[in-house]
Amino acid sequence: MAMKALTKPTIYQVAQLAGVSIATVSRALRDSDLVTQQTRERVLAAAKQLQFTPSRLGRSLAEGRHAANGIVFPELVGPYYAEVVLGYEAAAAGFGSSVLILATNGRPDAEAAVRDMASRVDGLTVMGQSVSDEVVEKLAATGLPIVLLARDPVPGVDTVRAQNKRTAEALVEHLLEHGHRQFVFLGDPAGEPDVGGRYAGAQAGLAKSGVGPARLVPSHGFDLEAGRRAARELIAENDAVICANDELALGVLLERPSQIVTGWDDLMAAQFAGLTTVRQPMRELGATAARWLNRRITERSDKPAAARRRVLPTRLVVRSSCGTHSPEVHR
Amino acid sequence: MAMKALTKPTIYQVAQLAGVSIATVSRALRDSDLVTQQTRERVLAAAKQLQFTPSRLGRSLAEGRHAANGIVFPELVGPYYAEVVLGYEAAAAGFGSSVLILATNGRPDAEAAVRDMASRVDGLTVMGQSVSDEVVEKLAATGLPIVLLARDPVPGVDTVRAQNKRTAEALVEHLLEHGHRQFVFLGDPAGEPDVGGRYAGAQAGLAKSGVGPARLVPSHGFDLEAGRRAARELIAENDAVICANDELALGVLLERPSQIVTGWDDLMAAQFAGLTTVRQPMRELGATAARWLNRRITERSDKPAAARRRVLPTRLVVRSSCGTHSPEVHR
DNA sequence: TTGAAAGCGATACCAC
DNA sequence: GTGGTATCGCTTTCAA
Repeated sequence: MAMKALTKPTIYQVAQLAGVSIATVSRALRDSDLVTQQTRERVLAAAKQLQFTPSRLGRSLAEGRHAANGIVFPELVGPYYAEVVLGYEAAAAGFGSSVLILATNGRPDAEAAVRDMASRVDGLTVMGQSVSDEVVEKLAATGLPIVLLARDPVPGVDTVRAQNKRTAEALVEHLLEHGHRQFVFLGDPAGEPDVGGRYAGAQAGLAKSGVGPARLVPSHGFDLEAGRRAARELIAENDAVICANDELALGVLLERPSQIVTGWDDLMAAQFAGLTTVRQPMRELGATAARWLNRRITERSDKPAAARRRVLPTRLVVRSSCGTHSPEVHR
Repeated sequence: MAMKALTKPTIYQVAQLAGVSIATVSRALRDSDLVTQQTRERVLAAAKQLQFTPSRLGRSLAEGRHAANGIVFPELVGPYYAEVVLGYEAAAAGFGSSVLILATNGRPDAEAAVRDMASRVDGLTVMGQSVSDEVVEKLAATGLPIVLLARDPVPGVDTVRAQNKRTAEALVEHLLEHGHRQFVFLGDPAGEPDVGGRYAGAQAGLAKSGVGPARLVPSHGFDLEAGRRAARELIAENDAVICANDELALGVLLERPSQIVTGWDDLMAAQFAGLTTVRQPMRELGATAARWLNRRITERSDKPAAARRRVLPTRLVVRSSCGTHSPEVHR
């Protein structure tokens, strides 16, 4: 088989080879029924011979849509965010949309990066505190469909979240039943909105029961190492440590295997560490965001639906790290 | 502040508002030095007032490049693949390239999806057995830069992999030192190339030592559940089970906590399950692929470099699931 | 230094 | 049914 052109074939070459106009090629390829079976075959043959694939750029420019959407993360670290993307990608693929990912990750030019992405997609999912409200509002004002994920609502923009506050209260109640009375909250409530909700819930639960508030210990990060550091330096052995997420809690356990501690996310590791935590529907969070975004993108723009909000349920998963429950020890 | 047009401003509106030509706007915005400071300011002001963001489509079409690249997965499941993307995204961002992700995931139209992605990017990273060699070859013949990741090489295409065979041999040797003599390999060697390498290495190690070959137990999947199923139905208590990945091994442990078993990947969960496994440089795999791809994309296409191959080192991580090592029990 | 105009690669309207 | 052509939004010669 002879090596053909190194330069990608365009619709023009196909038209020429098939002896028809580019309009006809376009029709034949998108199987419009305004072409004879015969000409279609000629075109298809020519296209195949040239290994022709229509340029997405030309197509999108002409159609006025990208057929792609993006999801932006605060930081692409840890299994939690990963799971969310999985759900997102699967759902997006379902309605034929490509997906772009972007981790703002403490990048200095985060806003620029997001704007760039905005110019490549039909809609954007913004997860957590990856960019400021101001940026979200500006983007939304553009008319770009946006869905907020695991983040506090912005007026006029759809929001999908997981239950934080209420379940955090339930978590505290459970710890109180164990008899714990000295609490620490490990994490940075001012950073991610999710964390803020968990913190508020924990304190609310404590206040309700008349026990003094939890001592706040900033973690400066949300990974194993941050948890270890805190355990080594900032936490007493008889503290009941409510962590902002599983990774912190697991870090604490690595350093102090018998510390009373709880996490949040229910990572795979949690089940092996015997960590009491809260299960979030991560795949479902991603999938819901993708679906909502698609709705926005395809809805008639002259009469947009009102902003939607949804809080997906989370549930307490009790294991052994909150204290022993029965004669059988899990850890 | 008055609500401006709902329709996105183009370079023409900016030009009109600033009282210059679109050529000048283009120059001013990409800070070419062929514009007076004065006109530049006028243009910038107009652009800001209109909230103008250049269309990526127009830009890319004119420039002849996407400034984006893609990574395609066999299945976007589990923490392992996730970690690889993290490294990939971070590296790609480093040289200003957007990232598209695609999970072929047993999708029936996998090839079409990959081709679609191919038309949206300047280059593609193909991970594992997400598409057939034939498709890779066709894509490569197009002139599209491609990097293979965790996959057997295809002639003329760059490949980045992690060490499988040699480390699998070391793993087997370690198990032999423990005195184990009855082996099972859990996984599907014919599926992912990585798994094939591990299987081959394990059998080679066994053969070398004169012990009979491992019994192959197909797992039909690589997740916790597949591991549990196998443990319940296909594995004897005195088998030493070499698993294709950590998730399988963890599944086995869930079902049979004292089974002799090893994994592969060193997921976070492995360290809490006391799982003996092999550590892969996942971030580094992703980052290397992204860097290599970028090189290919930016190299002079008239004299491309020869296909590169790299095997990143992996290392055995001994914990307790391969048998007790000393008086102190880890599990 | 600036502007006019020619692409880039498709889609789709309007004639024929 | 098909073909001609305007159009999408930008970059980049080529002139002025």
